[in-house]
Amino acid sequence: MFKFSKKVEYALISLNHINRDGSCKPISVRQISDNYNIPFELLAKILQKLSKFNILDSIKGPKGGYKLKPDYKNLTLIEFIEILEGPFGITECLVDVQCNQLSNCNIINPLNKINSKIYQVFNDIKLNQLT
Amino acid sequence: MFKFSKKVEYALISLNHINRDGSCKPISVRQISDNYNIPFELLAKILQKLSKFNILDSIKGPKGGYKLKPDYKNLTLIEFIEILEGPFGITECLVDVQCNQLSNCNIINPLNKINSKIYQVFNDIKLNQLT
DNA sequence: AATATATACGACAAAATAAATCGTATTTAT
DNA sequence: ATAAATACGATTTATTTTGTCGTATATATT
Repeated sequence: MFKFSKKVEYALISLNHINRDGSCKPISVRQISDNYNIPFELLAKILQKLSKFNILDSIKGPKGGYKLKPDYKNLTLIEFIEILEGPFGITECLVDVQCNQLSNCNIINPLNKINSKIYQVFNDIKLNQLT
Repeated sequence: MFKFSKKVEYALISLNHINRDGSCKPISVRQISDNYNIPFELLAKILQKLSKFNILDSIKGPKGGYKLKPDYKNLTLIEFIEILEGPFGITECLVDVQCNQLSNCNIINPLNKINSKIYQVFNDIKLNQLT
């Protein structure tokens, strides 16, 4: 309960790694997956997604890999999480389908407030604070 | 990712329900499980645990059930969550075993800070705010 | 032009976790 | 004595998360 997914962890590690690399050369999936012991295919997909959402630039072919897009740093953590995981919410009913089970739910209001507070935490953090 | 467990939801619904009941009579698992469409056995175990941790008083036998212990309201949400789910942490390495996989983890410091902030949110909420 | 190295991406499989069920024992009001 | 309640360990089922496979495409280098 309330854990970060590996997807998000691997993505953050990757951004951080690319950011710290001074060489201006693209960083390949293989480099990161070897360095941090992350399954290659899994990481590949994550970086593809980040590239699709304009957080990374991809360079194909030999000596290819990924570079950071300059303004990735302004992205909030909540935006980042939602790219990888979909809409945020601490319960299903705050995101998606209405809950059929608990017809007279007595906790939705407080849960909603807690949801906002957690959201706020992630909304107040920008990616540049994580590198 | 980052969802409340059903355990916690069911537990909060139950506390709330018992709290709102004016009758002073014990409330049985069956009453709650019927009312909110929660699996009986599952709910039973949850309430047993709450009783074991002195949040509820259990009364056995016919007309038995559970009553709230008077000072449950001072419990923080984080204490409550940890009773039901074990130690809190947004990553495994902040709770349990050290992570063998990411030998040179580059994100543990920021994750640690985020963890504290989320913890703080739950620590600032007392159960009486949820009823 | 051929080759090797890289990303792109959908489909699938395995593992881990969460949720629900089952069976049996115990307590107690009527 | 009986029925209605909690107590609790063991197991099963469902869901979610994590990881793998196969194939396609792009491109630098030779």
